[in-house]
Amino acid sequence: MPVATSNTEGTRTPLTRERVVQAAVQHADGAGLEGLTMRHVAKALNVAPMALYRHVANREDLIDAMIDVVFSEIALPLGGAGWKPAMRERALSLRDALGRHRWAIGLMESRLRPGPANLRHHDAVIGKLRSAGFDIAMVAHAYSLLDGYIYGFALTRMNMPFDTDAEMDAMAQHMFEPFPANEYPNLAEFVNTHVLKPGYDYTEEFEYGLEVILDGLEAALGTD
Amino acid sequence: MPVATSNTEGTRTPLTRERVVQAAVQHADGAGLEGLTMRHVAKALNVAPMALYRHVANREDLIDAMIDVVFSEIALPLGGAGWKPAMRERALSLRDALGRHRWAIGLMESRLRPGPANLRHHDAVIGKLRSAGFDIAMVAHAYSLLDGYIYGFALTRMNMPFDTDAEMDAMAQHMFEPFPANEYPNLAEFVNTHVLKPGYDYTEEFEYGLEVILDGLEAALGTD
DNA sequence: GCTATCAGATGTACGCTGTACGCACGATGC
DNA sequence: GCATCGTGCGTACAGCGTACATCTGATAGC
Repeated sequence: MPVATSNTEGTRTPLTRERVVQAAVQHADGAGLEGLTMRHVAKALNVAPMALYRHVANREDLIDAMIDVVFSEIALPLGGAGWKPAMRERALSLRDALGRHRWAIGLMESRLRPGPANLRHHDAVIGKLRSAGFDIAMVAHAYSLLDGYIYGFALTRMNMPFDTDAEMDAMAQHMFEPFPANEYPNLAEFVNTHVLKPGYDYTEEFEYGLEVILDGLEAALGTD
Repeated sequence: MPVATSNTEGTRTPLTRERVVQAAVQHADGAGLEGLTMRHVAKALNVAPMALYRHVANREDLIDAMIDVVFSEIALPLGGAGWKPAMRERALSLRDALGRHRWAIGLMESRLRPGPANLRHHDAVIGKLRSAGFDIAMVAHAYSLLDGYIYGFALTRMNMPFDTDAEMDAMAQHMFEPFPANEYPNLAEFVNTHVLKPGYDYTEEFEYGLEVILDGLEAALGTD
């Protein structure tokens, strides 16, 4: 029995590329990239799977569009402040965006068809560094170092879903369980006295490393 | 027509977990994680797909084992040298291993069941830093910063399969094509005068950033 | 040498995936 | 009232991971 294109309330909301992409992002935020299937996205939109293909070439094209959504959420370094606070703000903003959209880590820089938000973002960052006195080679150094660290931190942090101390403790026990006690003394000491300390939050490490990098770049810029 | 368990030469080589894992690593090196299917690994071993399940619990278990192979290839910082050259050597060794096994980037730190090579590696790195005078908090800072950078650099470099200048040029043209000229002037300048310069090799950026980080850690260690 | 046993390889089958292809239907232009 | 067209849909297919039952060839006991 074919029914009219309608949502559960009966009002008509035509499918668009934007609605498809937005639903896909939302779904991936919850279920991860693995759980992102065309059929599930279609179900979330109350629509047949094949209906998506009117607005999206294929799954890869959908992911391209999703990545550009993530880029559009990153604060652009446009203000009049110096390069250092601007880069710090961008780094934190990017880290937060990757935290909201963990599925995007690993895809941000690998798109063969970058979207407009992607290009605009890189253009703005490069522009900020250039106008602050970075020559082109130094821009490459800085960008490579900063983005490497930001993405890498997000990556190593991505699969640490321990929100509570108890969860983390159970996890650590589980990891060491198959091995003889004291086979890895340094690792054991580290985990027991640091990682498992109540209130430990790996996220805080990010800003420490970020300052080391920004200071290092500042020093290099001076002696350039 | 069922045939005896034999390879093409007719000699008998029994399937083992090691042979399965090794074949899987080899296959993933060429075809990537997406191309790593149980059926393909089985075919590479001249064996029925279900035969693999005698030696591997499932695909996830197989990947766990593959990751531990990668860890086993990383040079351990064991020598008597100082922490700085030791960390430098480890970083380069890890970078090289990730270059050989690109599929592993993004999985190295996310295994819920780390293998022995994985734990041994982390134990050795932490031990080296501790014996060089890093206190536990500083070990966390250093490890987070170094690994974040190493994995992040590998990640951003992963999907840059331009081996020749011409390839890279074509790629850049392709990326900008859909957009009006001069819409992204800073990005365009950067790409045209730096990235597309003959002989440009992104890989070289790695060591610059690594030195910035090592110097930064050294400074922090002194004022600790 | 014969037979019982059993580990290990296999064949079949199921539910899932992405998506090619052709059709159906409502809105629009005349 | 009719033709056209854009948009959503149904069917179908190949390929995936893997549960489960079965077959087979090597070994152990006598």
